Amino acid sequence: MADGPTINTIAARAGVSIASVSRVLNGLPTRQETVRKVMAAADELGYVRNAVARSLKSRRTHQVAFAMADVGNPAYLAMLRQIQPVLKAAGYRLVLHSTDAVVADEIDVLHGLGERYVDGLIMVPLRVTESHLEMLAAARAPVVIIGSVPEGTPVDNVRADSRTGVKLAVDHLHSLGRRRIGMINGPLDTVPGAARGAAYREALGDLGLPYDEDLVQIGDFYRAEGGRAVAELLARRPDVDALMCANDLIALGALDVLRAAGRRVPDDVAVAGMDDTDLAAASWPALTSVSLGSAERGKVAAELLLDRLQGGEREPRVVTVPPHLMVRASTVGAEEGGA
Amino acid sequence: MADGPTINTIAARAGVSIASVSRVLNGLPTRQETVRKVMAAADELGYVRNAVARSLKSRRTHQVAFAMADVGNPAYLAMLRQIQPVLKAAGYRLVLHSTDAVVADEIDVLHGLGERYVDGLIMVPLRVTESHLEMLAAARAPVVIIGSVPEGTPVDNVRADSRTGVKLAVDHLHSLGRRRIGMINGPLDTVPGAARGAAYREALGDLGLPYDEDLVQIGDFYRAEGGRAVAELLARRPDVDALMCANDLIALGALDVLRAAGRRVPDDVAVAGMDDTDLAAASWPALTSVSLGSAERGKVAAELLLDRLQGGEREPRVVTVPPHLMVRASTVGAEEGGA
DNA sequence: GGCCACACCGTAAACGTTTACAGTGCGAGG
DNA sequence: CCTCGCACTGTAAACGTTTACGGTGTGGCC
Repeated sequence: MADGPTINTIAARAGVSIASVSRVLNGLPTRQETVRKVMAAADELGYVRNAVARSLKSRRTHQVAFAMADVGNPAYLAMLRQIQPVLKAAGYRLVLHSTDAVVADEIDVLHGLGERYVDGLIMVPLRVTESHLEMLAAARAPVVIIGSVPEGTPVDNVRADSRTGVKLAVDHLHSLGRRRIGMINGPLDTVPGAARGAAYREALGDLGLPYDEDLVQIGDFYRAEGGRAVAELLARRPDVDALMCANDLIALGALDVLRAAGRRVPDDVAVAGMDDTDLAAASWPALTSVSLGSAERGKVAAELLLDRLQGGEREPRVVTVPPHLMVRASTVGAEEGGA
Repeated sequence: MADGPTINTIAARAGVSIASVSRVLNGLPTRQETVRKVMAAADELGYVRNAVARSLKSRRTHQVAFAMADVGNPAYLAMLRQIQPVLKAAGYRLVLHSTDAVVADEIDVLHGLGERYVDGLIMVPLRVTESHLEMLAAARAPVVIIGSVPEGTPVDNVRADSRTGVKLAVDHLHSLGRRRIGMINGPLDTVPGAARGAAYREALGDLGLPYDEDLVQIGDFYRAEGGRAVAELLARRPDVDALMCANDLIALGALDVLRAAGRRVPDDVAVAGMDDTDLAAASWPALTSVSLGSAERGKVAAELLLDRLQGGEREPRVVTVPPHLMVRASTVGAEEGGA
């Protein structure tokens, strides 16, 4: 692992100046003979351009960061899978930040933009605090936020419409004749938790159903915790006939607990999840789930960022990706829901 | 987004030299008064160290790359989830490369090491070609390969023991009384495909069962393709009573097709997968699966790389992570296999 | 009072590029 | 034969740091 060749090494071997070497390597007009000598020297030495020095001079790293709470979460994974190829095609590398849902870590990432190790950032914040907004206003590189950010924040913004999404699912459950529709939500001080909780209440209102606090249980966005929340709700309201779960993991937890409690799904209790992850199709019964277009949002975010990186200044944009409902067996049963 | 402050800006404002600024920022011994002035200036200006310039001088980027075929694959995802926190704790950023199982892309990544944009690389190659070995021998940064690499290749190597893994599963199926154990494999020119195919044959031999080509079907490592392969095998050998699938996705495809064909799992056909991904626990019936310790391998790989980054030269190491069998309903039924 | 040691600081070089600018040599045109 | 323009090339500065080295001022000691 001896020190690799630099343009100096090449210049010496080819008997030309480093400027000429650089010109050849960058395809600038040069005499044929010189091109030949430089190329030969570079080949023999196995030269590779030093990306760091390049970045220092050009002020471009050709790297983009993607920050979210947890790569393990299928919704984020779906975004990542779309972001990656878009960036790659444009010649950008992807730096991954898992913040473990720690707000301080998210702030760190924003602060880190000042270090200029990336040209831009795509972030999915779990909560948007004052600190976030301050850092965003002062950000030293283009940022795209997936999630909602107040009007006037100087960043591109890709939103899901979870309000409509929840409504789609609740309407669906209602149309199946369910009237005691419970909700299992994540923490209310998270962006999705708050939005989905409010949307549930609103959807009930639109249908003329009463909002009953006993039918709502807060847990966390994970399977085991979701299951626990369902168990509590079942104990309190054994007559519940449908469950609107704030994400698929919670819904899987619900299926676990309902099965253990001997309740049939969907006959006794219909279950709907959100995010339409791979798990929804893999579970049994397959899970009816609201797709909030995670993949689509990732793609749009990457494109917005690239546009800004390549195009320069422009007004911040807000794009809202519409939700749609994937109906499967957990609400309509095996025949109609398919395998 | 005006040009941010540099140590020059700070030096000017604090009335000291850039050397002093640098010393203060790096905590080198300095007079209290100077420290105060520099800190004050840095704070007022909102200074953040430029990582690129730093890297150029220090020849350290504090970045590590992780390259695999597809982030969407749960086995790679499991590795990623372990690698990420280990690197983060050590102050390294993670650069993600999805090679889409294209060999040329893998070579590109290895070649890219010469650009020195990362301090090291963890790679999961799908195939190990001559080109791979050449590039590995010439690699300009430490590399850890997850998968098997020939003796003498100058890189750390973390292996799964799929031979023992397949044997665990086949023995399990045999112990349940199954005797016509089919295998659904991925392409034989991939490392896992070849290893798992050979292990299957060997495991049968150990049990005194004949190797029957009709019971083997090659497809690809994905759900739909796996399903198609199972359909073909079923058509040829309707009497098959167990399926050893080369990964969980194939096994899910098998469950789809068996259900559609009206075969009960595990009563008529027992199904075992490999990799023990999240999907295995989510499916119905829950999938018996061989864990090859993906998470563990990721963790070990990250630790080996860090050790080399921090410790310097040493002999290449080979670590083999033992497999274990997760028994679930797809082989033993709901009662014993649990939910 | 002179000298030395020491603590602190500033100057400048270096990391590996890109690029503005100036220099060279050549052929063509007067 | 001189001059000019042109094509090409080389010198050097710059990107923002870190750090070796030498310089300065202070205090202590003889």
